Amino acid sequence: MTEQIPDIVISRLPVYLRELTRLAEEEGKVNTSSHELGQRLGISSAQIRKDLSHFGEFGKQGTGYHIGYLIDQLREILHLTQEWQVALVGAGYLGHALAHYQGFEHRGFHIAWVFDNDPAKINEEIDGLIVRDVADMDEVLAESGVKMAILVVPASAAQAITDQLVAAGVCAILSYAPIHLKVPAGVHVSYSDPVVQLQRMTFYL
Amino acid sequence: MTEQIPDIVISRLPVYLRELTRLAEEEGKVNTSSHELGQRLGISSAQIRKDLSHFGEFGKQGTGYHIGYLIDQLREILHLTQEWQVALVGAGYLGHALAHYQGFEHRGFHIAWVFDNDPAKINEEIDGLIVRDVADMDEVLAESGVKMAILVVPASAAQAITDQLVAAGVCAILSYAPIHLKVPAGVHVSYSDPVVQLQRMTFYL
DNA sequence: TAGATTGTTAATCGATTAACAATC
DNA sequence: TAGATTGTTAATCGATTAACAATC
Repeated sequence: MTEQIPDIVISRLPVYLRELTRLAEEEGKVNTSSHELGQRLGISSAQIRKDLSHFGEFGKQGTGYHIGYLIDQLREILHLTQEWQVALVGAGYLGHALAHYQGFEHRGFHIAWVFDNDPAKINEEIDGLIVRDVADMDEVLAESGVKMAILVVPASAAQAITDQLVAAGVCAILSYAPIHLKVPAGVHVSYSDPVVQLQRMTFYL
Repeated sequence: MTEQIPDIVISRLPVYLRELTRLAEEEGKVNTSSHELGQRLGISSAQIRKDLSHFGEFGKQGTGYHIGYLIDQLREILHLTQEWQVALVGAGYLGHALAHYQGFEHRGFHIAWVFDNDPAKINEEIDGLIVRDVADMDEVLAESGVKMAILVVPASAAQAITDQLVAAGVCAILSYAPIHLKVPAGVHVSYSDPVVQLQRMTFYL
């Protein structure tokens, strides 16, 4: 049914969705065009139309796109009509920051568990969540059927935790550990290493 | 001199550097090959050789690359022979996490200033740094000649702060705010929005 | 010498852009 | 109707890969 959609196209859809939501909620706009959206995002209007054309026809000649409708369509395409429960592994500073982050709600995600291996952190409460022992992680994850995890552990622990997550059925991992993770086919990993991002920019300085 | 190098090539160099450092420091290896490095990073050996060929010849037929030498060369290419001072704007949970993050040291960066506009946070100490008033930011940045900043403020404040940073001479910004920033040509922005990263993966679930 | 691996070329593959007929 | 904007096609542009001579 859906023929192969390039991943680079998929990766732009959340950005479109985010900007459309801003247009609707903060500026009270009802309609927009590929040109306007592109202007705001620094992307060509042709690219936006081409990207959307992989999934259907969402606009009208002459008037552009109805923002509310396009938001709904993008949510369906990205499987955001449900709220995804997410496991957070690692309760260090960054783990705490993510556990407190309000931006997950209303955008499709909810952090439902936090794990750590530090006895000083286990049973600590973070924003209504109790930090659990990673030793219990396999069990908890298997029971819950969770599919997504955020990894905020030291590089030295990241691969072993990843293997555990994958074995427990997790198939999407957002990792802040500064290391490339080996995962089987079908498991998706997205990386965020601030140093790598900064180092890319120093090339130009 | 350097002809135009694709940005996608530049963005892979920090990942090569990171893995080479691990090979040297944690596994005590002295030499490696494009094949071994590619295996570990999930990248083809041809791509690694092609990427490096933009900058010179760093290997030897038959034996591959001397890791220490290649690390030095990559550090020079990426302008990491100096330590870059970085301004951190926003002292919320994520700002605290980044201020405490040990991973910047030895990889080319040092957070030298933290700013916030919340009177409750101003003058707070975070890991040896005193949080300063954003009202003083222009002055402090202008005096310091700082070129890089990390943005950890709400989306609603991000563009105004960005304009201030750019006016003060900052030309590389790592932003955690969930919004596209408008900057003049010559200013580089790198984004990190966990929700966008998660939403890319839900497409495949 | 034989085996291994580089740097580079040419071919392939994929993504972006420009242009425009269709039509609201 | 006139103006605006879509979805799509074809052309362009750029990135990846396969292959191999050179050589350590």
